[in-house]
Amino acid sequence: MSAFRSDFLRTLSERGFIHQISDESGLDELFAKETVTAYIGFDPTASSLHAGGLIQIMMLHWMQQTGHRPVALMGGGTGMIGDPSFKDEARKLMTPETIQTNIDGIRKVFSNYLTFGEGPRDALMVNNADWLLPLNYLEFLRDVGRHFSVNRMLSFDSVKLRLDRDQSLSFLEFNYMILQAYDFVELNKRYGVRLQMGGSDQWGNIINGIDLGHRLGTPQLFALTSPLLTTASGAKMGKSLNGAVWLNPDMLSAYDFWQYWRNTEDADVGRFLKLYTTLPLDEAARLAALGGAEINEAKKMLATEVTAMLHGRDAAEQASETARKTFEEGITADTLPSVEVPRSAFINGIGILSLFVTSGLAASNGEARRHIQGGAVRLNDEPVSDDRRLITLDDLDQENGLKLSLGKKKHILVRPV
RNA sequence: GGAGGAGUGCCCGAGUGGUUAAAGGGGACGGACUGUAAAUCCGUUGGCUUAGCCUACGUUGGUUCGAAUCCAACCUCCUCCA
Repeated sequence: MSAFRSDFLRTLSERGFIHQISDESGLDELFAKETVTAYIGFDPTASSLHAGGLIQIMMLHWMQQTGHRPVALMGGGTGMIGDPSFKDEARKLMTPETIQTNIDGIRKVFSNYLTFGEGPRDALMVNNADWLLPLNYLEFLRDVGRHFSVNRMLSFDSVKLRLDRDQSLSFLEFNYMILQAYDFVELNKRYGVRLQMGGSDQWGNIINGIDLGHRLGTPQLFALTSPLLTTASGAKMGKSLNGAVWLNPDMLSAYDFWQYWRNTEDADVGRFLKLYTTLPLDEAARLAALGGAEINEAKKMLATEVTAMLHGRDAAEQASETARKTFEEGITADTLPSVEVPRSAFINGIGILSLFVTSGLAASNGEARRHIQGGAVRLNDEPVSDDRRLITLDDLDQENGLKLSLGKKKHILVRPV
């Protein structure tokens, strides 16, 4: 790995963000010499980003920290198509309404990582629907489409999977890379963007943008991709105990988010500290070097730091404290995630199965029953073996309500209201 | 437009008339062991008012005592030809 002169690339490199760069020395020189504007695109495929997208956001964050101007691009236009890169089959088309809803959901998170505004180094958020939607088909084909070789596009790894699996790649999807390339050029014209960053799966798309720039006479554009992150044991990032690790607080609580990072595999701690927190490198290295059970301290630090950036320091500390009470002291913290159940339901008694379903710990009565049969269920820390168990007012603790547990890690408070 | 092939549970994939809620693998979840880790081992993996009932093998009909399995039409995809 070469030594970078610019703060930005050096930081990214030291912290493990860099997978490929189109022209290392050229880009380094640019960053060393002037304030650079770079962008990353975010597809509105869900109403929240998840942990997998954090690495991109962190790259934008470091850009701003080292004195440059990040642009977060919402794919309101490209979302009308859906990126086929490395997908083994076509995605369902999203309606314009869904896309808009998703963009509204996604955009909120960025202000925790970036400072937006009008200044030369303030971050920008733009939506490619602004220029993609009004395009005139024939004009676009003549101005932009003629620069693309279908022969070449077919040779990209990103579509290979689809072709190899004998799955259809529709013409609609085939256009995605053209539009993304056009975005790059358009962003250069509008905001002087010189660099596009993204996950390593975006390399082909970004390179297309650079090529298009050449042909349309933009200044030299650059590509920088981050590694596709998996855990040390090979799983994709972003799955938690309760599903996806969403960034939006209404989709995943700060506590559950904290728990996700707390359960990081040993072998990932060092890497994640560098990627997902802003802790100094020597501190990250020290924490990662802790051996045996000691490394749990590093995991807590990781969890608290990552959570603090997203949900705020207070929420992170509280999540940490809730976890400490729950796992280390074995007492019921009243800050555990909770569900409210009408007090009246307990008068005649509510079945343990349906309580499990309402609390979200099980998807169906059958699943709850299987968990009970498997010995995974506890009520106020008492094992439950009877799936017909009725929960009545007598089971309620006056302070906390009722603690329902599934396995060793999932706990939820049931509050009578 | 013509000829041939395919569509199975979260995913991959077996299954060509009955004992099939459907082999096997993966993933996921739970248990044991640990350190709220990994690896390993064990178990579970359609719903319900659970000795029973309901829904399910692209869709809709049909044949049959009985269909994921046979027939017809339709939809989608693949391959070759035009």
